[in-house]
Amino acid sequence: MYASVIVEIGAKNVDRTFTYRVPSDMKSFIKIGSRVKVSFGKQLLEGFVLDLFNDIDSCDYEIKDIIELVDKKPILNEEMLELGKEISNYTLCSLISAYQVMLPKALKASYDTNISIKTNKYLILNCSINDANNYLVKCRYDGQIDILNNIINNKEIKINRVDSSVKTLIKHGIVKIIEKESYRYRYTSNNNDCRHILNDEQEYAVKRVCDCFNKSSTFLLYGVTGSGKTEVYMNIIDKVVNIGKSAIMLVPEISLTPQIVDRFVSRFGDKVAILHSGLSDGERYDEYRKIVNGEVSIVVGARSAIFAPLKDIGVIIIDEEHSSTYKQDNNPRYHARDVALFRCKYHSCPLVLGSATPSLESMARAGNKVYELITLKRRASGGSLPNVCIVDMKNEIKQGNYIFSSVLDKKIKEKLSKKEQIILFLNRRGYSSIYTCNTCGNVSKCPNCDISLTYHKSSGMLRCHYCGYAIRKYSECPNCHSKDLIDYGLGTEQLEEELVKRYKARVVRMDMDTTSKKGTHQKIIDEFGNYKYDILIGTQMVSKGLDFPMVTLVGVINADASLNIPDFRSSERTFQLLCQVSGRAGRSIRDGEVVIQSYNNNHYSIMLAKNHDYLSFYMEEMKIRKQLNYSPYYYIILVNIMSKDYEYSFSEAKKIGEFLRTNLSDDTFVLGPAMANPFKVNNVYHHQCIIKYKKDNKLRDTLIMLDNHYKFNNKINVEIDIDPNKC
DNA sequence: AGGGCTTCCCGA
DNA sequence: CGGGAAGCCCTC
Repeated sequence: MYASVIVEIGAKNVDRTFTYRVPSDMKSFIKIGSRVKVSFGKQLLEGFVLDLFNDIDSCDYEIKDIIELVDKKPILNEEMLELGKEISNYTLCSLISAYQVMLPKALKASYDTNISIKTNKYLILNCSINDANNYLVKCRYDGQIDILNNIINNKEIKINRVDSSVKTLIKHGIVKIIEKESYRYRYTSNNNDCRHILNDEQEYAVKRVCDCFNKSSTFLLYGVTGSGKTEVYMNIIDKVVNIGKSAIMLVPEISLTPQIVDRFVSRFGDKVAILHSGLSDGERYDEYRKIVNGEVSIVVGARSAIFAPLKDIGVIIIDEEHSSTYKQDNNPRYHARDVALFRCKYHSCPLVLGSATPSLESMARAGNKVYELITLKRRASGGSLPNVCIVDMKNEIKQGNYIFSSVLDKKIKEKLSKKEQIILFLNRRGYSSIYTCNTCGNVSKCPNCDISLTYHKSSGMLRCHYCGYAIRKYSECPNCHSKDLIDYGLGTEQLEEELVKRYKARVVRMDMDTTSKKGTHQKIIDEFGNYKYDILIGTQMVSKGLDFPMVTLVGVINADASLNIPDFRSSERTFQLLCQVSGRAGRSIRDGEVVIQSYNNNHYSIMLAKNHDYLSFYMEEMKIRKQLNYSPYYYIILVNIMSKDYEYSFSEAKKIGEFLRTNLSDDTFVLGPAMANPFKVNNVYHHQCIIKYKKDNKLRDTLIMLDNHYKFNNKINVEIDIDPNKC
C-alpha cells in the first residue's frame, strides 16, 4: 500500500504530494487525511495523507516508508480535504498552507509541536459494590473509608495525588485509577439567561431562515443597531440545535471577548465552544477537541472558527458581516464569507449575514436577489436611535477649541453631573502622532518604515506602529540641534490626560496599549459596566458590540481620520464606523446622544451617518463606485510587489504591469504600478498593481503564470490578493 | 525549508 | 589552481 503525502513545508516548489510506502502494521489504521511522520531529504517532517492506493507503476526513485502515524484518527475529514483544495485554488496559496490554516496549532503538520492532551485522574471501583461494602466493614482506616464511601456515593472521584490510602485500596483491587481528558478553557457566565420576547420583525426573520433549513440559501439580515440581531441569531440557533444539528456563529475579533460570548454561554451553557485569539494553544486545542468529539453543537468565534469541524451544520451566521476582520490579511488570504458559502453548500444549510451597515457588495447581491434581504427597522428596546450632532471643527478651532468642541464640552459636563456614562472614540493610539522640529521642520520618522513615529508619553518613547521600532524621546533636534520641538496629532493617551485635567472625571482608556495583557480587555469592560468609571475612551475596540445601558453620550473626536486613508472603501468604512459608534449610545430606556467632530462635515458619509441613513449612503456610494469602476461593479485584485531593493522593486513592478496589460482582456483594467501606502515597511519597499475586472477568461492563467514566475525569486516577493481589504 | 552540488570569481 | 561565496535544484 502506498500513500500520497503532502509535507509541512510551505514553499511553492514542494507544494505537491510525494509517494511513501505504508508499512503493513499501519495499513488498517491509516486513512486519507491522517497525519504522518516521514523522512524528506535529510529532514524529518510531518505531513498529511491525501491519497492511498495499492499498486504503483514502476518509478525511477526509491520509495521510503512512512515512519509513524501520528494520531489514531485522521485530522482532515472529507469536507476539509475538499475545502483546502478550493482555498488553495481560489487564493493561489499552497495547498499545505490551506490545510494548516484550518487547524489549531496542536494539530498542524509540524515536527516540533508538542501540545498535549491534559488529563485528570479519577478513582472508580475495581470490584462489585458488594465486595466494596465487605471491604468497608473490615477496614480500620479513616482515610480509606472516606475515599471508598465517596466513590460509592459518586461513582467516581477526582484525585490530584495518589496517597497511601489510595495505594492500599488499589493494591487490594478495590479501586483503580482512570484518566479522562480535561479541557483547559472554561468560560463561566456572570449573567442569567435573559431571553427577550421577539417583536414581529424579529419573529419574521427567524421564521424565514428556519423555513430554509435544508437549503443552502443566503440571507442578509439588515437591522439598525440595537434592533436585536443577536436575539434573532440565538433563536435560529436554538431551533437548529433542537433538530439535532449544529451551528457556527462568527463575530469580529474585537467584539468577541465581552458581551456576546456571555449571552451565548448563559443561554446555551456547555453546548458552546469558543474560539478567539486570546486562547493559548492548549486552550484552543481543547475547544477544538470538544468540537471534534461532538460534545458541543455551537461554535462562537472569530474568523478562523469558520473551519470548526462540526458535523451536520444547520446554519452559519456571520455577525457584522461588513467587518474587514473576516478577511485574513496574510497568506492564505481567505475570506470567512467565502468559506462559509462553501460549507453551507456542502451541508445544504442557510447562511445568515447580519449587519446594521452591510457591505456594498452584500447589499448589491441582495438587490440582485442573490441574497434574500430581511430588514429590522426598529430598535428592540423600543427606544429611538440616538440623536446625532455634527460639529464643524473648522469653526471651533477659530474659537480655540482644539480637542473638545463647545457642544461636546457642554454635553460631557451635563452627563457627568447626571451620573450617566460617556464613550469617546478616537482612532489613534499613543500621545501624539507627529513630533517635529519648529526650526528646521524635521519630523521624527522610522528608519525602517515610511511612517512618522508616535509619541507615547507613559513610556517616554517614540514608536513606529508598523515595525515596533522605538527610541527615547529626544529634547534636541537630531538634525539642527534646536530645542524648539513640538508634537501634535491627538492620540488616546493625550485625550485621557486632557479629560482628567478638565473634568476631574474617572476615565479609562481601551486601546492596544492598555489591553495587551490577557484579561485586561475584559477587566476594563467589567469595571466600566460596574460604573467604576464615567468615561471610556478608545480606538476601534470601543466601536463594536458593546452594550452599556448607562451610556447616553458618544463622542467621535475626529471623524476624518478614517476618511483620509487613500482607499476606495474609506467612505464606506467611515460611514460604518460612525453608525457603529453611534449605536453604543442610548441602548436602554434613556435616550442617547452622539457628537461627531469633523473638518469635513459636508462629506456625505458623515452627513448621512447623522440620520443613520444607510440606504441613502448605499445609493450615493454605489454611484461613485460605478463611475470609478470599483467593487461591487468590478472585482478587484491587488498585486503587491515587495523588495528590499527599491530600484529592482520598481522595475519589476513596471514589468508586471506591462505583463498584466498585455495578457489580460481589453475590458479588464490594470492600474499601476504605484507606490503602496505605506511605501516602506521594515526596510521593504512596496509597489502595487490593481486589476479591475468583470469577467476575464485569461485571468486565472495569467495570475498563475505571474505567481510561478516569481516563486523561486528570493530577491522579490510578489503577492496576489484576491478581493483585497485595502487598496 | 535545508542540504548538497555546481559555478563563478579572485588572488597567488 | 584553490577556496569560498553564491546560485541551483532536489527532496518520494
